[in-house]
Amino acid sequence: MTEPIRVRFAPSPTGFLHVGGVRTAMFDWLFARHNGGTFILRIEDTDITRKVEGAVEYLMEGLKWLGLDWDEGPDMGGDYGPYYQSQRLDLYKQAAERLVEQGDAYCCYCASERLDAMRKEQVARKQPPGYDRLCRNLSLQERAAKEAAGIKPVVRFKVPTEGQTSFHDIIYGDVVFENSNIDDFVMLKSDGYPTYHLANVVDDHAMKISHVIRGEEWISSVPRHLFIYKALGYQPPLYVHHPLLVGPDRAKLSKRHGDVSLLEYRDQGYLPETMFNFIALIGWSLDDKTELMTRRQLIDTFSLERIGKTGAIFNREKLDWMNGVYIRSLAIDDLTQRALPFLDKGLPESVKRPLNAGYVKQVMPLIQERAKKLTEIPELVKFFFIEELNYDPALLIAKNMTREATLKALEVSLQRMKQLSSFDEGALETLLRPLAEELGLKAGQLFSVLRTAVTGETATPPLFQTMVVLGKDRCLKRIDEAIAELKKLSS
RNA sequence: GGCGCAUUCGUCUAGCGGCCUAGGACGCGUCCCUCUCAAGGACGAGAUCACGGGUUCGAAUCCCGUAUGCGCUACCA
Repeated sequence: MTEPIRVRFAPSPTGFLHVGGVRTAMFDWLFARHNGGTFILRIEDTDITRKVEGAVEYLMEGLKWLGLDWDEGPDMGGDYGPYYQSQRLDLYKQAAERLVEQGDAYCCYCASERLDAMRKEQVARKQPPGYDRLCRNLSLQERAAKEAAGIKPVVRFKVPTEGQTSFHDIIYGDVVFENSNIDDFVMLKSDGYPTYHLANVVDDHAMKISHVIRGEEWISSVPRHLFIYKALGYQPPLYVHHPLLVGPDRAKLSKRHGDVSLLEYRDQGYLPETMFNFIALIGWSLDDKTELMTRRQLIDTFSLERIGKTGAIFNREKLDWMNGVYIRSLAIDDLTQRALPFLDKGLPESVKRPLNAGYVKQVMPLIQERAKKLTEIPELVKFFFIEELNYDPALLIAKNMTREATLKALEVSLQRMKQLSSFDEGALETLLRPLAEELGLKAGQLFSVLRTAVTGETATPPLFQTMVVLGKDRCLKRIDEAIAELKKLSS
């Protein structure tokens, strides 16, 4: 390998970073990092009608969240800048002019209304739609007349009408196209902005991009790019097209499928480690069984050749499982820090802020293996924080128990627990287990009654651990309240 | 319509001519553990490898055709 490896992620700033784009960026990044190459961020803002304010910042925020750092880009510069295409207009203009002078391109004055009508007719006649090359051989006089009329032209490439164009794709292999199926495409728009075809060729060459990694949707455009490379006398890069991420209907993933924005996943409580691992594994695999991989392992083992060829559906259930795995692997301090913002947002307003991080840290071990997403944590730990429990007292009565038996269980438990000198797990266990027997109950029945009394929930972390974190006073108070509520309940 | 690409359990995938009566994971079911919920463990159901022809002693793996799906077919990327 003589040429240094340089790859680029080139999104257009149209609003948000979706997981499909992220996957492309990850393949770029992993490939660059694996080979000690350079990862470049380039903003393809050549469509002024689709530009969205703040989109670039949003994009960068998403990449940073995943840990995809770039070596050259709009915010940090580099030797091949600027990295906004809108700031490179002269380059495209010069290239277009040169191609026109060479006779490889020409100005086209056709009105878009005419082109639309033409296409409609072609489709109606079941002809392949494409530009009819009306302006390809305009005489000097005709051109002058159009210019005089003030028509702003576009520049079209003069595509050869016969022959074939082929290229080798690292993932898809050899692909061949008939030139006769390709029309004279627009390179430079009438507003002076380039189309993707021109801009990507000019920039990839100027930025010395070695491998173009992008979605399969671009395969059909490669011949156009090759024509430009050839006409300009440039060496084309290596092509790596990867299959698309698709929705449940198997169509290319897009906004209408919902839940496609990377940062939404962050807000829904997924960890960046999860997203990184999971997205890398859609369409790429190391072998027949490795699934859980750290960023380091991914970098070390990544190769373009192991990217598959078929579009993949984003499997939410598996994502949830994987996120659970990562949550469980977190150190308690780490989990605490990550959970805090979600608790702040998700706990009832009645809970005093700021939250006590020390206390949060005490409850985290109890729910760590029960949360699949950070957003689920507030609901899981709510009873540790609120003052007034609010539940249906009928829930206190455990399976195969009467109201009276429940009442008695609560009252006796309260008395005995009051006498406990040390309120720890062991003490509770040695008190409560024999007590169940004494009351003629199964341990599960007693625990179930107490669980509801103390938490207001029927599914919680282990009872004794929960009680310890809650503290003796609060437990006794809640049992007392439960007794009162149960008494009010008519049997 | 034209051109291009793809096609292995519901989903993500392994497989690059014999190791495949097709392996793993998620999800699902049963059981174990167990104070509930999880987590964990065990077991199981689930794919005639889209279909039809070849090639070969032998094909999920190679070739051809068909079907289906997706992509492109803009002065969008």
